[in-house]
Amino acid sequence: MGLREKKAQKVREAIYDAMLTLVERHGYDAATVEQVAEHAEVGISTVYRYFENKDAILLDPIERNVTRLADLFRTRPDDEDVAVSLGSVVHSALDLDAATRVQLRRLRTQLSHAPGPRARLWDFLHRQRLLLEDAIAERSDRGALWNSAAAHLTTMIISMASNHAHDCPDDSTPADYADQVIAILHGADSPLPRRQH
Amino acid sequence: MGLREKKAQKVREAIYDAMLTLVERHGYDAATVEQVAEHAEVGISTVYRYFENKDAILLDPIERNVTRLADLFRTRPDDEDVAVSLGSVVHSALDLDAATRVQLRRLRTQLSHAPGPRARLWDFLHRQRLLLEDAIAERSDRGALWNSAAAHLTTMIISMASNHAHDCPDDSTPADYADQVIAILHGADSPLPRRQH
DNA sequence: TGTACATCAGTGAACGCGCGTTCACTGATGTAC
DNA sequence: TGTACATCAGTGAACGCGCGTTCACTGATGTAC
Repeated sequence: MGLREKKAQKVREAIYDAMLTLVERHGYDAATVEQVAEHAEVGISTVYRYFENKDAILLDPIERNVTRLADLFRTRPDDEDVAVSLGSVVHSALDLDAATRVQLRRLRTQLSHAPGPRARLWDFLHRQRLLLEDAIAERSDRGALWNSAAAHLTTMIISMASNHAHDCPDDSTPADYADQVIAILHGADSPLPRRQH
Repeated sequence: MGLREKKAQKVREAIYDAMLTLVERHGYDAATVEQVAEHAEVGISTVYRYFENKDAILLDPIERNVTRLADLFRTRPDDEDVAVSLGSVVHSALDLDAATRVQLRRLRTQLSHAPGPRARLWDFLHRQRLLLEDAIAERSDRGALWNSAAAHLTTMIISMASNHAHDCPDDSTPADYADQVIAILHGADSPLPRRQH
């Protein structure tokens, strides 16, 4: 990595850090791009060289992971049952080191009060799911609806587990919650909507 | 309904109609609130008397339905199996008359290009699901995770069905798609992620 | 039905504000020889 | 290693623009009697 690239990465991080700090201190709306630039010790125009707009700054560390689920899925052996692969994807996706989990927590807390970035988050989750669906399609011949349902269920479980862990921060890990959800879904008394015959 | 209330409703609709028209004509960003007001033949300050902000205008007809799923669920008999009730909710939710479906289609098309209103849509879906979860909780003693999973699955199926119908507008109705999805979920070869034992 | 008054929707003009753009320039990094 | 040049990141000042707010006022609707 050349010097230029290293510097660029530092600037990018400085802008993101400044944004998160100011947002935590005064809220998203109150944090103007001008202040962020000042705090990051760069010019305003530099901010817009790195980020499409204000909203994109906060989402930066997340956006890097659009392909994460699809990548994790492609890690699994080709001959493994798709449903089993997805179970494994769920676990790997939730298996984050403590530092990352703290970072994510800080971010989530702020996102709940910032409509713009939250919108980007929804869009991100959508794109992430579509990419997973593509990856599933590579190994499945069960039709688009099946693949789509599989991707939906996977992201549903992941989001339930991380939300639940976020709301009830006890000792259980997100992966534990995911197992509980999976158990419930497969249980005899399943919450799956049913058609009456 | 008094005269005042009737007039208010008309103004509200006029603003929404103006917005949708202008957005379809020139795109969301190009449609300024000033133009919308002009087109609806009201003052700008009147627009802001009716709507919190620009984004809220487009979402108006949708926002009215936050409690729809919860209401549909509460319609079902108390002693009916929850999963069966939810299957019925799915169907009722997708059972719209032709005119409404066309309106919704127009709206969805525009929403895909308007980040602000799309954000509100995601938030709306989130709130709608939480309300459904509450309604489920009233009739279920199976724990928060079960109720949450039930609500998630219900909205998941509804959203899959309406998206699919939106993307592939053939003769099948959204309700048909929903049945297919439900069949897939209950099938022997289920796409539910699994843990290996 | 009429009158007097209260309430409230609509108005428009002026304004603050922050986002995002533009551009010509400087200076640092990269590269060719 | 040094030199000459190309490339590109960073700058800051100025600006356009549209969103959303404010406020005092008008006129229509509602209500009490």
